[in-house]
Amino acid sequence: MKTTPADIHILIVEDDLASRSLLVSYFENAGYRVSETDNADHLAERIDQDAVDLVLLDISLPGKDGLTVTRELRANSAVGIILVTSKGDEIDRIVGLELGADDYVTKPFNPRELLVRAKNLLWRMFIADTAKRNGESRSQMIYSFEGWQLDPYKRQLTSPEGHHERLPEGEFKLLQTLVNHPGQVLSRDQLMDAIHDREWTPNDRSVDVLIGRLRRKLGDNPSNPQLILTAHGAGYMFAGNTGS
Amino acid sequence: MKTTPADIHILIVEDDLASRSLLVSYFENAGYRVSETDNADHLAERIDQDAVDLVLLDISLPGKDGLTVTRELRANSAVGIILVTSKGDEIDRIVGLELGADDYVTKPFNPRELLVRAKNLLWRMFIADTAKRNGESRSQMIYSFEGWQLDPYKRQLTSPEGHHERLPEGEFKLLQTLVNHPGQVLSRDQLMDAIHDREWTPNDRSVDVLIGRLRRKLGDNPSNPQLILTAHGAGYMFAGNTGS
DNA sequence: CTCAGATGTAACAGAATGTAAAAAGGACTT
DNA sequence: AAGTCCTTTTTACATTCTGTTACATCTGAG
Repeated sequence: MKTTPADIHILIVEDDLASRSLLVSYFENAGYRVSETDNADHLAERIDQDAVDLVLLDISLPGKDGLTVTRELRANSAVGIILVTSKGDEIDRIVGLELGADDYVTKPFNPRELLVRAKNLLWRMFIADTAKRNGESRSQMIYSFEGWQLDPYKRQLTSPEGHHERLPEGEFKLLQTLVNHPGQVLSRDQLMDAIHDREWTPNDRSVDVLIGRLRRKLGDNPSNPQLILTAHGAGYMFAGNTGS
Repeated sequence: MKTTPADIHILIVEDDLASRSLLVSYFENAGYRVSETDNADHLAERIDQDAVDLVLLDISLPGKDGLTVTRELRANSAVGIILVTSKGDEIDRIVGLELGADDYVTKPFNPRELLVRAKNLLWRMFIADTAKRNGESRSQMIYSFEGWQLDPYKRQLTSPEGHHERLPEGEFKLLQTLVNHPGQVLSRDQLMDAIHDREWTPNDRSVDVLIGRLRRKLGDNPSNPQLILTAHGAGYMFAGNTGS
């Protein structure tokens, strides 16, 4: 399993040209390697051959039943499957999930939302993969730095003294993103992207506020921060020693 | 076991002509080979002779008790059985499943839903068949997490201390959906889909109320939940360790 | 050193969530 | 029918979270 977008191969199965092009360009802009097709013939083989990591599957393809396709894929492969369904297909959606799809979006969908779901799924696949590799259960996949521990599964922060605290959604995602890129300056743009499905405008201070809240919870003195450093004019950087 | 619709033989046992015709045409349109009957006489023999793969059985046939029929069928055959029950027969429904039926639908049902359930069951049968039927299928369908157990047939929740409790339909489906997707944030939209066919409007709090009831029954402190986490602005997520 | 722009943060307002309790269904019973 | 029991949905209000604003402080180019 890969972690950088360029290494991740996404296959878009959609018969409508307009929708397909939209999706392709959207995911290409996000940096992924994208393939496309307008039919589900020999899908399993193609996925296997081309080392596809994630499939976006329009469930109402002409000729073939999307649910059957889902089954066939899941039966032989651990590929990520996101179904694209129409407004009225509640049952298909539910059964689709039961049959092994990982997620779905409903047409008409917001491309941003789809991208977020795709990222989330890829992340879950990555976690599951590494956990499996190490023979661990999911909950043991824990970030640790400077005596602190961050449990991404329960979204809980544990201090060196052993005090547990549940982090709010935004703070958790921000800290997770920082910890995932130690020693790397992340722009507010990037951080905003990781936290939310939202644009960043030059006067937006919400990232700064979240950073402040995190620093306080981490006991990090802002005038001499040890964990979350400020890169003036650029963004923020996590400087803790991971794995300690 | 076959995989293409034309090879699959479905028998519809239903005394009401209108319902029966509807079902027959619906499944024929889906490409299956369909037979029909208005009584359950010599059902086992007929199924055996005609190589029936799946039976849709109206539980309230005149003369014969659908439950008895179910037991007889299951005793001698691995045929797929989907019960068609009336609205009020909750007890019959559960007993039917315990006697060996594979699934049920409630009248008045959506033909589409029945078709999807039938496909789903045929697929499960195919899987079970190829997997050589090792281990009983029933116990594998029990969800377990953190000492809790959830029995989908009885809709029963068992605490780590062994205390049983029947869950209402909505709470059960919600919990089942969450448990089926551990670590994944599910939007209220998705959860609403899973509970029943209904749109979610921004001011709809019914999902939240159900979540609250589940948390109380699971002993999950909402201000520091361990099992059902809140993803502010996004939805809810199950964070228990499944399979333990 | 100065100063414009960038960052830190308290405080507030608006939005989202938790939840008790009332209202509204639904199905069975009398 | 009316009543009862169970479940679901709505309502209302308390609580929590998030983003904005305002102002204090800091940084670094010049």
